[in-house]
Amino acid sequence: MSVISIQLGNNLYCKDPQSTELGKKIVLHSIKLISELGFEAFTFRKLSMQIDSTEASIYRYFDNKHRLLVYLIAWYWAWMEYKIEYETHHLGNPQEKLDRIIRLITEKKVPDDTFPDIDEEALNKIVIAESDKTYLTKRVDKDNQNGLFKGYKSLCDHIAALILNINPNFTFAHALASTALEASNQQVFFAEHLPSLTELSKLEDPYSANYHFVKNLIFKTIDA
Amino acid sequence: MSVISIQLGNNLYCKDPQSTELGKKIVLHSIKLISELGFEAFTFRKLSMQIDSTEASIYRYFDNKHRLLVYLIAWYWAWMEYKIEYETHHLGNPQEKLDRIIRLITEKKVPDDTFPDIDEEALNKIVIAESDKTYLTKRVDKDNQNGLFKGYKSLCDHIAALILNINPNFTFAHALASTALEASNQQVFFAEHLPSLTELSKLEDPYSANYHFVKNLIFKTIDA
DNA sequence: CTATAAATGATAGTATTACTATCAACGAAT
DNA sequence: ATTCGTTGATAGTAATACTATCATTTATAG
Repeated sequence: MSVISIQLGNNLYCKDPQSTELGKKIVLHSIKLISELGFEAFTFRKLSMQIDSTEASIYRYFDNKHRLLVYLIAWYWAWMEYKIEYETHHLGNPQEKLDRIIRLITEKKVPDDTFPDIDEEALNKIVIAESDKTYLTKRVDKDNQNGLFKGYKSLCDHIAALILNINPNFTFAHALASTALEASNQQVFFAEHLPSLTELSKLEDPYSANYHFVKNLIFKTIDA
Repeated sequence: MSVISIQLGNNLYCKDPQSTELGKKIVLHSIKLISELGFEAFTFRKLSMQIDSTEASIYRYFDNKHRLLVYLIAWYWAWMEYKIEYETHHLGNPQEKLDRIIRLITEKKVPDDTFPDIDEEALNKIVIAESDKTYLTKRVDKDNQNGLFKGYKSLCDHIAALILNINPNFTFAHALASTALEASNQQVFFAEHLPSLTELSKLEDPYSANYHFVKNLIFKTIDA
């Protein structure tokens, strides 16, 4: 039995949280706490109490809570890439691949037994409500230089390449890919909190509706 | 000569900043400071020093800096609605109206002499970099109940109505409208800070490119 | 089995933030 | 002349976001 783990660039942490028990506890409980409290109300102090440790110990893994958030989001996108690779490598044409990716991105997230230390459902909540905060800061350029957004950019690239495969003349492949990725999460947030901004909450199955919305958005837009 | 001013719901402030000199100074300089420092590093203390006043005085106008941000963003969207009304009421068909709206939303913002107290260019920067933070909080449901997002929702409605006018069978009019609104700002941010997520930065005129991207996105998607 | 290094815990301390409270001073309206 | 509304001045508090130091436990290598 081989153990799969998601390896992340070493700029994403001070000390690799996957390398120790404490590190794993930090990740596990930070997902729980951030999804419950929201990122603003989340503090290392609260986390340290939750895991019976100290602030100082947590600071040895992550410089600050923003870095921890960036790490979690990066883990999420690396996980998505892994799932996409797994579920699309056997597919023949780019249309099918793209369709499958859209399904994976929009579907309801359930616990993935491959990674028992991560609550993927709670992490998805964080991605929906907090991921924009990873780059909406004054540090974005430095963070980008340090490769903190590599995973997301790579996924965007991946989707853009398929789009260009389907229609080589489409000018805005990356723009459409990033728009679709952002929208797929944003619409879920709107459905729950600002329902007049979307139809998703009115339809029987919001996840399926989201899938159809995003699929339609992409395929109609790139059609030559 | 009639003076036009943008009236905002009274839940957006404690005391109307447009009613006093100090209030106007708060708005004027907060736009400057937030656009320079970013919302996280912006504090009432820094603002009070900038305008030679005190924190306590600022708190009489806004409960906290988040409320001030919400106020500024609400002002922006009310201003956009005003401009849209002005520039589209004479147009005949919904296609033309929608096209004009997309142009207004994506075009580079220049100072509007009608409102000398507001630096629209700096405010647009804030909208691009900070506006998602108005609703990405644990308070979003309460804030929404208090009508803080009325302006944005109304604009989204406005666009969705035109979309339905053009294609009454399109299921996701509001979802597409909110996606387009979000994307039009997000793409500008990406172009500047995460350029691999968009083509905008590579093209001669990024604003014009954004206009074509969003226009294409909407019109292709709704086409029956 | 011991020496040594690595990881963690315990504790303390600091500058800043995000407020709240109180009271004095000032100008404008009645 | 009084009173009201606005602002300024000052003070104070709990919490946050760290940083630093040193002791203790745990793992590992010889």
